Amino acid sequence: MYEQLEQHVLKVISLPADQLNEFFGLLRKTEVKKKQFLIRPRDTVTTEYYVLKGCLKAYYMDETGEEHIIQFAIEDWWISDFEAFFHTKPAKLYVEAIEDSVVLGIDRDILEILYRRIPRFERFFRIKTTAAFVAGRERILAILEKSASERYLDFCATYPAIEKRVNNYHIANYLGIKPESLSRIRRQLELKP
Amino acid sequence: MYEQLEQHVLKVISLPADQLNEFFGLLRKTEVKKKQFLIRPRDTVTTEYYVLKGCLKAYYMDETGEEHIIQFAIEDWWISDFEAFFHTKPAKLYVEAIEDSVVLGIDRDILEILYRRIPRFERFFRIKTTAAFVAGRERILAILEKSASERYLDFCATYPAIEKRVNNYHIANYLGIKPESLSRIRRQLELKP
DNA sequence: AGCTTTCACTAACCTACATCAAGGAGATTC
DNA sequence: GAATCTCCTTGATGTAGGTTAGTGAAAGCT
Repeated sequence: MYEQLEQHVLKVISLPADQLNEFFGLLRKTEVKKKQFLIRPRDTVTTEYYVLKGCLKAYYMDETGEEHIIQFAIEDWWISDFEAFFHTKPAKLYVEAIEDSVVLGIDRDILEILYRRIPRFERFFRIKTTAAFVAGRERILAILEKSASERYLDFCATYPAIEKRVNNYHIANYLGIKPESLSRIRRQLELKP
Repeated sequence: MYEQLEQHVLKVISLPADQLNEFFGLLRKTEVKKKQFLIRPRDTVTTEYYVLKGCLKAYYMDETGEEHIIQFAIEDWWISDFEAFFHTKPAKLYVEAIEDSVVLGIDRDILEILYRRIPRFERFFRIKTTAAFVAGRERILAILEKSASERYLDFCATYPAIEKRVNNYHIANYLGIKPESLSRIRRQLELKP
């Protein structure tokens, strides 16, 4: 049914076809146009989303109106306000489409039932969450240790697919700097090598 | 056997006493004196550690010899080089005792076997990892959004037990600033309220 | 008790990045 | 095809926190 997602799951756990299909049956397909939202602050977040097609961002908007992007998601990534989703709190983040996108949503309650029926899926999400946790640590370390231009080069090396798709503003914001600074950094890097 | 750890587990999952004891049987108790290491860069990391008593830090040391603390752990916390542990890579971090400490170690391979026998434990660690993942996101957001003095106040509010136990150098380092700056920040905060 | 090491603090100067302001090249709209 | 946006770039100036350097108090060691 979803070739892409099937590969995504089978890369992590092995599973008979019927259990995979049971999982597919729990997903709801949603389309989001560019600049539309999947989640807004104060929303009740019961769903996490797998990206079939497109590009989205999860960000916090502070009191001064500044955005702070904590995550991008393109094909094959999961996105949500995970704090709200896991801890059953009102959303603090926006999840917004940067391009017209198609996502598959799965509900927390439905996921809980699935875990009881097929513990393998608990394993799948444990492993995915572990990888996300480790990636988060890497990002923290990068912010603590590296200069903006090193972080920019790392970003390009780690997420070339994202770097090509989103504009300077988004990359700068993710790196924790202003677009003007990113512009200057790019020029510096061009002059050197 | 380990009252403290028993509570720690039962807060997250329910479990019959015999399964809990099976888990306890898999743990190895280790003592580490202040300034001694549980993990060093290039080590093969097969173990994660639960802190029974004491205080430790996990940090990266860059080429210039600067430490960058990514985690503290006091009683009831887990610590390791999680990237190395989960992805079976050589360690990049030091895990070092800040105080004389006692930890319980559990091996990755043994944990895998436990997951197969008692899937409930896969659930336990999924939930713990999820919470750690969410906490990591919070920290990223804090670095992106807040000034050093706001982050300091947050740190004191979130981890009062740690703030009281470790010295200025450690707190500043965790916040991503220098001890001199923390000193200035503290003075500023005293003058204001 | 004396000596050394560690730690918190202060002050003067420095730097990476932010802020403010402006211009120009491509899209997009009417 | 002019008008409006959006996005990238550049320059001048500001600032939070870094760097360097020195002091004194407390803690550990012999």
